[in-house]
Amino acid sequence: MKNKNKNVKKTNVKKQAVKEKVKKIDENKGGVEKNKKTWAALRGMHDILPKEEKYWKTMYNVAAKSAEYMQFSRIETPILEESSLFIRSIGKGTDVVEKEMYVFEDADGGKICLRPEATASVVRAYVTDGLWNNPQPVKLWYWGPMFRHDRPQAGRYRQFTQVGFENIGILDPAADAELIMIAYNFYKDLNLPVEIHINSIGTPEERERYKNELLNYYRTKKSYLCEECRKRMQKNPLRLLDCKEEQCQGVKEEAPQIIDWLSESSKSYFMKVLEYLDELGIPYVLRPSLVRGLDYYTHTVFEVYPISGEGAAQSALGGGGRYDLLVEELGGKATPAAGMALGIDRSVIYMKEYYQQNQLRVEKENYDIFFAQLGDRAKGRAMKILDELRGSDIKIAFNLYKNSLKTQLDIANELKVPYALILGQKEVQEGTIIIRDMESGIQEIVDQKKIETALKKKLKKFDDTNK
RNA sequence: GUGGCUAUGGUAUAAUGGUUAUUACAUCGGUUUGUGGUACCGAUAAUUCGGGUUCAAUUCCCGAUAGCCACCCCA
Repeated sequence: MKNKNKNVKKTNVKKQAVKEKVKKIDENKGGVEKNKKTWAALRGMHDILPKEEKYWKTMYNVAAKSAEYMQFSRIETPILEESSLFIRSIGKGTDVVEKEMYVFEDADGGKICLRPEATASVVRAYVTDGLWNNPQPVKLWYWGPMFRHDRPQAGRYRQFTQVGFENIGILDPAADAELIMIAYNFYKDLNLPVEIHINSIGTPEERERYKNELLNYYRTKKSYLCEECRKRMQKNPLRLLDCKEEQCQGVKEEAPQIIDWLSESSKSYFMKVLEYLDELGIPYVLRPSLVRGLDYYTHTVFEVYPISGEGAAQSALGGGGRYDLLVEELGGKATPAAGMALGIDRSVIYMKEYYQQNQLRVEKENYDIFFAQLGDRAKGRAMKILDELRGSDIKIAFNLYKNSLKTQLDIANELKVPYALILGQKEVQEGTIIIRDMESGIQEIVDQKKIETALKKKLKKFDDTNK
C-alpha cells in the first residue's frame, strides 16, 4: 500500500515536470512574437482560408460538371505571357492594358506580364498549338488566377480567380446563347439569382459609324453635360451612356442607340440570340450602354449581375461576348469565336452574403464516425485500424493527440457523428472494439476484424435497399 | 488612377489624455486520469507602423501601410 502511494506520488511529480515542458512548447506554437518582423499579404492579394474552402470547392465542382456536360475541355495556359499578347488583344488604349498590367522584364530582357485575363492566352494556344486542326469548334474551359493592378476593394483584388469558357471556330447564335446559358446555370446551380445584361456592339465598322453619330448628338448637348462626360467625349464616347450624373440623364435618354446602327445581318443575329434566351427562360435586360472594356469584342456582349445584391456584389460577377476578329489578330486564320468568364472571388462573396440572408447552407464535410483511443497501446492499434479502413469509404474523424476519452467524445459530439468507435487497453487485449451510438448512448462490442462490415451495416449511406 | 471613411486579442466588440485596456465567441487546459451534449474554473491572446503635441497618447495631430466606400474600370 505504502509503496504504491509513493509510486503514485512520484509519477505525479514526473507528470508535472513533463506537463510544464509541454506547456513551454505549447506556448511557442503559433501566435506572433513581439518585435519580430512579420509579413502581410501584398496589397490586393488575399489568402483563401480553410473556412472558405467549401465555397471554392463547390464552385469548382459546379463549373467542372457543367463543362463536362457541355463538352468543354479543360485547358491550362501559363500565368506569364509576353505582354505584347495582351496589348494586341485587349487593346492599347484600354484601362486593363494601360494601367493595370503587372509588366516586368525577365532575366532575358523580354517584356512579360502576369496575365490580366485568359482569353488571349487560350486563343494563342489555339493558334500556336494547332488546335485549329481539331474538329471545329474547339470548346475550352479554364480556371485560374488573373492579375490586375487595380485599386483594391471588396471583390476587387489584384490577384483573382476566373473560370472561363471559350468556344472557338463557330459563328452561330446558338454558341452565344450556350455561353450565356452556362454562366446562368453556374449561378442557378449555386442557388444564386442573377440576371444577364446584354447588348450587341456589331462590327468595328458599325461601331465606328455609331460612335460618330453619338458624338454628333452629344456635341449639340455639350452645355448640359457633366465634366466627366466632356472628357468621355474625347476619350471613350461609348462610355457616355454609363454616366450616373443626374444632369446627363436627360441627354442620355434621347441619345441614339447602337442597335439602330447595326446592319440587318448583325441585328438579326442578335435577335436570334435573344430568341434562344427566351426559349431557355433566362432573364435578361437589354442594356444599350453595355460596351465592355476590352477591344476585341464584336456583336454579342453580356454581363452577369447579382439580383438585389448590396455592396460589393453589385458589380458584375462575370461577362463575355463574341470576338470574331481576335484569332486573326493574334496571327491565326480568320476564325469566329465567343467566350465568357466569371469572377470566383466575387461570386464567393455574393454566395456568402446571399446564403446568410436566406439561411442557406453549403454542405460541410460530414464524418460518419469518430475513432477514440485510450492509452498507449490503443493509440498504435488505432493507427493500424485507421490505416486498414482507408479506402472503405467510411469517413472517419479522429484525434490521436488527445488522451482523454472525455475530450475525444466531446469532439465527436461537435462533429455530430452518429457513431463513435472506442478502443482502450482492454479492447486491444481482447481484439474487440466498442461501437457507441452517439444519440442513444448504447454501446456494442464487436470483433476488430468485423469493424468495417458492422459499421457499414449501421450507416445509412451504405444501405443497399435504395439501390 | 482620383476623392472619402476606418484601423483595439484569431473573430466580434467596450472604454479612456493618467494604476493591471472591457466583454463575448473561438482556442487550450481542468472539475481525480474508460464515456459527449449543459454547467463551472483557469490559461493564452489586442490598441497597425513611424513621427509630433504633452509631465503623460491606445485616445489629439501628421505621415506611412492596409481595409472599406464612391468614382474610374472590371471579374
